[in-house]
Amino acid sequence: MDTGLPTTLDPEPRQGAQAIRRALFLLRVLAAGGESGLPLKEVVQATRLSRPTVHRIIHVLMEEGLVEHHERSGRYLIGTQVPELALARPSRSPLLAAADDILRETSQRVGDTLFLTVRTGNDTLCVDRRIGSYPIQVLSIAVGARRPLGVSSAGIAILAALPAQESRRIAATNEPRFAGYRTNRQTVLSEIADARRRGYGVREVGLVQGTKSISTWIKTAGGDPAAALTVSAVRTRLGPRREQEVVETLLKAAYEVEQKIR
Amino acid sequence: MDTGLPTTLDPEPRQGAQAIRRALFLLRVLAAGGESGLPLKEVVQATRLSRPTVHRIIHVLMEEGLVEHHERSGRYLIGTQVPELALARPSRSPLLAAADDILRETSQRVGDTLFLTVRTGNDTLCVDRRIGSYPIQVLSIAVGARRPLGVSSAGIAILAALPAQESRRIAATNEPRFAGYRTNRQTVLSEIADARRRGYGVREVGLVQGTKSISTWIKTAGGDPAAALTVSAVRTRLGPRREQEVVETLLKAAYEVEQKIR
DNA sequence: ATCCGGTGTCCATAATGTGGACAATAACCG
DNA sequence: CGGTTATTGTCCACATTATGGACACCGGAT
Repeated sequence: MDTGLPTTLDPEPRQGAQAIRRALFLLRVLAAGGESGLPLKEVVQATRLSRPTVHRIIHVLMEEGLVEHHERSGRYLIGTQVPELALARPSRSPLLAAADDILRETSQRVGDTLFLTVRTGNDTLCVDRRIGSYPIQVLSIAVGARRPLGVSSAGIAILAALPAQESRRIAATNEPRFAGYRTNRQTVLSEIADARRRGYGVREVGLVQGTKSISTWIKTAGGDPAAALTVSAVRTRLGPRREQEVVETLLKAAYEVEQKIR
Repeated sequence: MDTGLPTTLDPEPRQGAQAIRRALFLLRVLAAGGESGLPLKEVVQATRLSRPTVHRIIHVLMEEGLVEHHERSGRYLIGTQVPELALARPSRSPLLAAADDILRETSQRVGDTLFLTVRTGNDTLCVDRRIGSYPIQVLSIAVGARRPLGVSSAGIAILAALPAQESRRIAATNEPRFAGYRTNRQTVLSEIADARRRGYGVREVGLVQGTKSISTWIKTAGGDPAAALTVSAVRTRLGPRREQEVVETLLKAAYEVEQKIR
């Protein structure tokens, strides 16, 4: 049992900015709300901050234009300032560039929808999507979709590729947000363990009813997970037999991307 | 004399978030640094905060991934998290959509480079650019370019379209940043006055040597300036005679955009 | 060796941000 | 309708947090 002391390298200290960190965390939670946003209550829950604090911070962010308040629904959402700030970084990420061709090929070969998902803080973020040729496609997850690490197969894959200690930490941090996705810390941890054993992540019961997803991870030269590559399809299309085929294709594609980004 | 009570509508107070506001201001200053970023020193100057404060905030923003530190140059710049947050707002702004066709037509008619610039906080932000047919084009200003309101003709136009009180306030706020653009508050104020009289903004000595710019403003239904429409060209191409022609075209285009966004 | 401009760090102190408690508002219902 | 509940908004005494003056470091110029 340790007493809560300096762990390894850079245990991310640097204090004197509680408020700023909270505000940014709030922004990320709101980002998860996407275009439709979230009611205050949900932000409070996901955040574990007191309601007055959340309220105050959100309103400051509103005055600053980073958050907007939808009158009719009373929901809060990411404001226009954010994309404006983003214009300062016009260049495309190396990952997206590297993955472009490979995604195209792989999606053709597989026939089902392919997703490229990165980790951002304690969330997963879908950054690219390719639609396959098969007539039934899982389209419910859009580019920009963001969810807590652990609730999607991509999240499981990324957590599995992280050091055990960190994945546990993240699972604990995200715990309050799991409820909204009908899962919990126990399940997540065992899914991660399964994924480590198998070499890829699976979610039999996808976020969308009747779908199934398979994810492999892509690591950087340094060994950190850079992204996950996911195939989603209606469950019946991913029986044990085809699961093996798809996994092989995914692993190969992931490997190719890894080579390209080094 | 009142005792400090509800004034009019929203006098924008809401306190209890100094640190957050400072952090956001910092982000905007960094955004102005674009892809190459800024050294700490310049951020401190533009910001008028103490160096330790800037340092601390920037480093927290780094830990949070909103800011990056370029090793070689030591400069700080907007990090990858920002575009990631922006994905939560995939929809294109109504302004951009409305202006699209009009920009295309106008740019063909005029032949010189056309810019669409919005106000964001105390800055101008170039959100669209169309290159004309004339062989010499002013291309130095890219989409995403951001500068303090007041240093470009677009900024002058937008300030001219604001209530006098607010434009004065902004000119005062931005004063510390003017030095870097070889202008000052006096000049800016008189340029605004000229623009109000004439009905459009001009900068004889553009940010780029030997260029000249003319800007008209676009107002929302509420009367607030929504954007500026700018033509930039080598100075010799915008003599008094042609200035009149271009202004007429711009005013017409601005009017059409105004109609579309209501 | 010394200076110098810039960057990074420390810590006593005051001002800032916090959250419990209360108020307003809206929606639902017997 | 008055009553009940669920959610959002506001207030303010207080302690925690963020502040900035002072000091340390680092690399390059002289």
